[in-house]
Amino acid sequence: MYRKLPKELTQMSLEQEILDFWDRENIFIRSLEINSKFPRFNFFEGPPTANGKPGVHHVISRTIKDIGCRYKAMTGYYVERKGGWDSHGLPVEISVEKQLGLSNKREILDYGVENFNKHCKDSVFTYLKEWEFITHRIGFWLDLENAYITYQPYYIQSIWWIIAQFFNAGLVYKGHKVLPYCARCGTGLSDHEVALGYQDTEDPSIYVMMKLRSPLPEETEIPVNTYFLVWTTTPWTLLSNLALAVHMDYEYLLVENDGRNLLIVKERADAVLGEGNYRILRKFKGSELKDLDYDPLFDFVESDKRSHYVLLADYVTTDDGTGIVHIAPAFGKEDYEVGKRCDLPMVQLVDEQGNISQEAIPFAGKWFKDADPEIVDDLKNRGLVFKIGTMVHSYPFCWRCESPLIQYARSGWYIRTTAFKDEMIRENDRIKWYPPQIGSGRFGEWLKNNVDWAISRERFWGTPLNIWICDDCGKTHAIESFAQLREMSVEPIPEDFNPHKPDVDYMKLKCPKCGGQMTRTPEVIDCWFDSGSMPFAQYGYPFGISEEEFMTKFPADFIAEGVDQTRGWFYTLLAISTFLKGVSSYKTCVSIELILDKNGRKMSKSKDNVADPFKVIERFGADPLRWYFLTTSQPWLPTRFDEDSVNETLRKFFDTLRNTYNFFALYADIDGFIPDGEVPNTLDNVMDRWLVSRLNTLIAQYREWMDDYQMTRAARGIQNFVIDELSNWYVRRNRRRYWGSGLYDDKLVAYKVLWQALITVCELMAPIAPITPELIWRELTKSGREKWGDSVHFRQIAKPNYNLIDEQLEMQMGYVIKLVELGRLARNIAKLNVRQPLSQLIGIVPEGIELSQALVDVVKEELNIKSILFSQNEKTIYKYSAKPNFKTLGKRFKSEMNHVKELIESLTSDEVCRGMENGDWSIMLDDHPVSLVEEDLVIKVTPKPEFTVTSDKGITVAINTKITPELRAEGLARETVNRIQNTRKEAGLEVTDRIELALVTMDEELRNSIEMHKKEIANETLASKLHLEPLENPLYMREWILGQVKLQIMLSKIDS
RNA sequence: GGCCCAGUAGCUCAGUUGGUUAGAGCGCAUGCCUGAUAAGCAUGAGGUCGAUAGUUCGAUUCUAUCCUGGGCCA
Repeated sequence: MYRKLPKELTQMSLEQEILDFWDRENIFIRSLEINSKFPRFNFFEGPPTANGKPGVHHVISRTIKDIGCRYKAMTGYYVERKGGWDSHGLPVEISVEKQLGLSNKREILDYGVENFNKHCKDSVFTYLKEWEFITHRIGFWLDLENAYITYQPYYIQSIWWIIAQFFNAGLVYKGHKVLPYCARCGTGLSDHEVALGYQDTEDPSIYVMMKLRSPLPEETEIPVNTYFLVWTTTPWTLLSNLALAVHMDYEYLLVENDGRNLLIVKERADAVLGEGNYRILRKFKGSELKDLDYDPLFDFVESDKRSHYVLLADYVTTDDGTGIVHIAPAFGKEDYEVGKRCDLPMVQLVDEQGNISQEAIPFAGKWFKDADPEIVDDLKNRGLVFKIGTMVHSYPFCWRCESPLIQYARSGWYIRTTAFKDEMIRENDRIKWYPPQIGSGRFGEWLKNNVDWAISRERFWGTPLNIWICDDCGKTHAIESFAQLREMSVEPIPEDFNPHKPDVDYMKLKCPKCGGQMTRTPEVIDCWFDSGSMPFAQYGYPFGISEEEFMTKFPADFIAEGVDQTRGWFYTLLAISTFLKGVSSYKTCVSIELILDKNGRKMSKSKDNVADPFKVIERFGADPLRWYFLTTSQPWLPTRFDEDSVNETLRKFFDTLRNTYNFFALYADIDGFIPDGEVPNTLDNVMDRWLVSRLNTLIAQYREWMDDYQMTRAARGIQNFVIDELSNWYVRRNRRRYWGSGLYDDKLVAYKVLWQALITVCELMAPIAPITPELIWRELTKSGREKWGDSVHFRQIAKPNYNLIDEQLEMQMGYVIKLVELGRLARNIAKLNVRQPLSQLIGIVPEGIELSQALVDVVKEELNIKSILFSQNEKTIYKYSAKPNFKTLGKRFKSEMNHVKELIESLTSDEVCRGMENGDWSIMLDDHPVSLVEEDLVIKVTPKPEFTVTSDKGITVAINTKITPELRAEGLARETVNRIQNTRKEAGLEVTDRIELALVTMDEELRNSIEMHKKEIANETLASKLHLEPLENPLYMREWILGQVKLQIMLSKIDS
């Protein structure tokens, strides 16, 4: 028995049943075993951190990953799918800080690093259950049991080895640089981390005046009341201002404005001062301003070195500001460079925690951002502020804690990635990117501007940076394995030591150079280095795996992650493997765009528009959600997420598929059809040939698309096939073939074809939405479990059989469908429903289109038409008549004109037509033949009265609307059948039940019609006995009105 | 400010190697069909294919500029 899948079986419970089955029968693991004989297809899982709840955007990326892997597994590859978890880094630390009520590094140190890290380790998997649940629930087959975790010792050892390779190649250095710094987290950030946190924000926009204290060029007096006009959006850096910079080539103006003299670049004068609000006193070239001194705004720090004077710098622009740039070497990359070049002193009046230093007395201890208004007020009180406003601009924030970043001079460790930048660019060109512009554009451009990777973080929970420094001679050494650590260690190291802070900090090494004691540098490694190392570290390379085995698992053939990983994981993967192996660690990369809410806005907690995947899945199921994501738009386009559309996917696609299966199951059960998987090579039925052809075309297209990661097209292809072609055309057209009793040949073939189509659809769907097709497939193959196997996921997806593709037929069927549509439209217009048979349809189709009798029969049946005539000749449906053109003929015939008119108007349609063919019409005027040409006549074309005509795209259909008494009788009989069937259903009968039937009416015409078609009616309705008199004790009775006429239907069930 | 993506029906999206009348689903209206039935089919209304200019016999499609939205970067 084929199980029916009724409405009561919700998508939710259907899916649960299969998920349980997979668990119970170990289907995933077994699928791996089955495929182990195939060549490998490598997939790398980009590790998520399980310390946040998975969102709907995680569902799409996990779906894409799953589809990529499943498709390859079903087309001849062994796809190992090792899961992984990211566990280190700031996100974890920050959530623990919150949890413990700590707010900065100092407090963490006071709390104790050991305890702090213990909490971090525990918190990593706060939402592990949710992650495992969603992974499992959406059917993402991922080996979570053997997942790598970046905090595991073997993983860390691998990272150490990698760092040591960089170190030994001379690519690791310690640098003192200005870098983006999060004062709250107390750590510098790498460029790709900074890139994650740009936000539009409102900052003060302040123009300050810095008073000149040396004479202007060619003058000797110090000018009175004269100021440099300087713009900044970071007032707190003014405390540490040490110089001003101008561009040597720009023209600067000394202007009088509101009683004081200001210096400003010419291009900005109108914008800043207001057009006409100033009077130009003098002009200078930037270079002339060099070395002019000015009064410091603040005098917190004394220095021997010269400061507070004008410098020249190329980076000064006239895009905004005043063309005079304030320089605080501690708080800007360029400022720092200039400061070094000009030997400015170092003044850094913000401490590592982001508070104003003690020296800056009135503001000391304030968070740098909070000091802004007070600094501005102070300057304002001293009359040094020209203008205050605010401006919205894009400013970097810490990607996890959301504090504003500052440029801050720090020391840190770097990897000289610029040394192999060209190799990375070359490797990037070899990666197949979806969409391509990510690779060539966003990522490619970024690689061209590659800067060295700042890999150290002054934090706690991370892979400790494995560099030890000799306390005596300063030698540095990068430990490359635990074995080497033990070897060089002063104290013995226990077997199960914890390679984290603070334990590792206590380990001292013996300096190989001077024999002194070496201490580890205190930093941890950027957690992006962890994830970027995963191709190696997930196997503990080079320790836990042989080179040979490793190279079979490297590089990845396919990865897929959110587009925000471009400068994150995509970069770190490329950088590390390009250095170690000279190649990219991935060949194909699908980048997945944002999921927006239904209004096109980014989902965010603050807007309360974040879709909860658990709820969506509970309502509509995981397969519909997956299918929706795939079909709604390409994964690399931003997708608007709309729950209603998921529901629509469920109803339109999944329910249609189930209905189609249910239809098959219903009849296949009755007839006891057992599939053998064979479809005859020659099919008599044109619908069968067509469906098989379409099916093979679909397989061919599907494979082509999926091979090219055009998953959206593939899914849409399946969907259109199932809904339009399989369900609404093939099954609907063929229903009758399944109705008769007995398993005769034609019916057997019909079952085979439908079975094959359903099986194939399940196989094609399986990678995309794996659960539902598993259930249907298993039902379809139930009778041959041994032969077919336990799961659709053990199957290899069919290859197209090109011999079965008949493009001619597919095209012709296109015409059939079009003819049917036009026929229905014509019936609509003529207000003739389909149950009323009609005598004739005339179709006018383009030349060269020939339809076989079988296809013509399809049109006939579908439209309930007795005969169809094809014609290139419009004469058959149109009537032509002619009228005289008085303009030309009037002059010619003068008084005879009236007679001529009569003659012309009396021309038959055929005569007019003949004239149209040879361009000559002749009439007999009083025995004289008179010849007329085209311009003498006005020809009118009208459909013949018995036709209703419709046309579209070069096809014209005319139906003959004349209804003869015979046709009418037949129509009435069909109406009667329809009412009987409805009655049967109301009475709750099975479609196979036989009945005794009585049809009672007072209307003579209806009664005669029934009498005339008694046999057909009885046949159609499985009536063993048909009476025209009332039954004694009917099981069910119902009165219907046909048009104006009453019909009483009574029926009883007959036990067979 | 630079780069990338998108802009097609009320909404979500197809499509166009440049070619007669630009499509689907949803929603709305009307009709039909129903032995798959909480489905299905057809029809209708609804489009300056973001704007302008250019190339061309012909542009929604190619080119340029601009506008709007999104992303990335400065």
